[in-house]
Amino acid sequence: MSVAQQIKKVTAKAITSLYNIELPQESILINATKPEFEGDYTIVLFAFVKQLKKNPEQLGNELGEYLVKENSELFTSFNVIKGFLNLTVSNNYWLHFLSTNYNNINFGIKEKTNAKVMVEYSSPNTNKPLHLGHLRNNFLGWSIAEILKANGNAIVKTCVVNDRGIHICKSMIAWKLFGNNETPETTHTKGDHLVGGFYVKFNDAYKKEIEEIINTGKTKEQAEKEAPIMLAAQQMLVDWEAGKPDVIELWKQMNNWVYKGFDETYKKIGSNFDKIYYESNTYLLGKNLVKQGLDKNVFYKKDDGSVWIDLTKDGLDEKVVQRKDGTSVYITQDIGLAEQRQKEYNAQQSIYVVGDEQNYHFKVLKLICKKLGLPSADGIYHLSYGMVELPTGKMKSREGTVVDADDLVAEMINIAKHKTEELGKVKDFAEDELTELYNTIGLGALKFFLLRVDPKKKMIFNPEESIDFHGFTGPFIQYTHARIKSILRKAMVNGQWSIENNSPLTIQHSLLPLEKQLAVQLEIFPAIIEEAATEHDPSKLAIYIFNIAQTFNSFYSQHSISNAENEEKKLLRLQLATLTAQILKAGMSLLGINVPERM
RNA sequence: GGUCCGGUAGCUCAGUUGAAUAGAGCAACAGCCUUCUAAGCUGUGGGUCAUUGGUUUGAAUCCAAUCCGGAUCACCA
Repeated sequence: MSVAQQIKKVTAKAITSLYNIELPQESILINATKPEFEGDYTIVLFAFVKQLKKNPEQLGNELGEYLVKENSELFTSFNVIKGFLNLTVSNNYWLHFLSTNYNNINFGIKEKTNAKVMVEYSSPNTNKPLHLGHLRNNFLGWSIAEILKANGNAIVKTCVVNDRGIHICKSMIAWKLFGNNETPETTHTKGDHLVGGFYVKFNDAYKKEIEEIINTGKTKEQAEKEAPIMLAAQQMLVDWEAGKPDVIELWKQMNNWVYKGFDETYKKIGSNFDKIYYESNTYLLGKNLVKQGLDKNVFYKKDDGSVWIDLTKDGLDEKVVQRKDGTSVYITQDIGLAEQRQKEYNAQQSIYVVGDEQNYHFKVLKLICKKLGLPSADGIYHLSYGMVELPTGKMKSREGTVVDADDLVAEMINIAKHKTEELGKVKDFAEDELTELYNTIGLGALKFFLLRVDPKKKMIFNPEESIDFHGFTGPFIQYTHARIKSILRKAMVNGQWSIENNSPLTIQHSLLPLEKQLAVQLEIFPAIIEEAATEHDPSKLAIYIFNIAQTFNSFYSQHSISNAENEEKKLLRLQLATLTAQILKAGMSLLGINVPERM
């Protein structure tokens, strides 16, 4: 049990025995004591002065005295300032904490439970390569999956590939018209980029045709509908649905080019999935549910044959769930897929990592699933994240104003290479070790940059300013880890720490402020993992490991580990350093970031 | 227009289940490498927490109104 929990527990007990009042532990508010005051943890007294009818000062003193007296193994002293009771936790507690946990690789990781969670992320369209927005999505999805795993859940990572529809047909038509039978091999281009290029070409040609038609005196709306290239794309979609062989063949071929390209990118960024759904296989799902919904009177049919649900009583609108021609719309497919996944995996929770532009959609999805009585309904959770925008506004792949994922990753790795060469600390590395190091640092910088902010918030990325390698960044934490590992390597002699008296710590004299601060921060790692999981927010973890690294570096600059004042101090600091490195590594791995042994 | 989200230092962001003098990083300036990795450390300057009113012992945090920005409300996906 963490100190914070223990303090709550004994405080509740103390209040009961002192004042004969039962207080739930959750109502006790405790904080880390601010550095300018003496103490480690602070009980905020205002919360229950009313109930106890005491002034805060008196309550604090009575409570403090009782707590220290009854829990002498936990507390050594207290002080009361205004409405705050500051408690100093005994050195023995911290020393014991360190000596029992410093070597525990699973510190903060929970035992597996029966809970199963599905995490859907990435979910690309196959008409264009991945861009910066996809990277945020992938990193978030990956990280939240790891965080939930660390909290004991079994995880199924899934991806829904949008491999059909009008966008793909646009690329196909453009390839037929302007492609001259180009392939990734003949052009030496990554397949997803090649196909994405034709998507842009389609839109260029479409714009041109619209202009020409407008010049003949027609309105913009008419022109948009009549443009031959658009009609051709629409016809191609009809042909695809009808299964016309040459269309299907072209579709398969172009999609395969794209998948090969995606695979390369996913491999590079360290992303993967347990199960991939292809929309071409699932887009008809949900049709049977429309029938069910009609039978249950959840849906109703309009005169033209279209099927609707009325959500006005829930504060939303009327939504169509099946077109008048009998084909299903996007949301119906999602309902069908939700049911399908439930049947296949029976997960308690299904997390959809999807941009916040679809907030409304997921509200509707969950509501409809509930009204249909689907068992999957309650577990639907939309992990909504903000868009990544450029200083000039939104990225638009149609207009080619996107930050390409492959380009950005390559650039980051390249910057890592230059900086590493400049510093010249790893001249003895072999070629493949260097390549791995550049990847680790470059991707670390990028992933940390995207994960350190609250997922809910949109973020602006300025391509003119490169992502930093100093301060609140991935490389800073990687560097701190490498630095600690270097010390630990040097402290080893024949596989053991070179300490004269390797007996358990018994020092009674006080921990130095930075030793204490580091120990206090390290101790809350399990609570941070839990918080990141319940809030679905990896940034909590990113901020935490940054704070740890910061504190360690301050500690490092002021106190020597290998030349500590005495052997007991040396042992204590080696334990602190070991656990710090361990937590930096584990924390970063929950963000999908590796840490090097040297850099 | 309805609904939802956001506005905190020059920039990027923490802090928002109410709690002590609102914190980091970057940028700027001044220091620190004969001692465990300077991708580091220490210090200085920098704030009308969008505005106004309210609730409270206490408000960046809760409530109301207003201003600004964004998303969404398609028989698109």
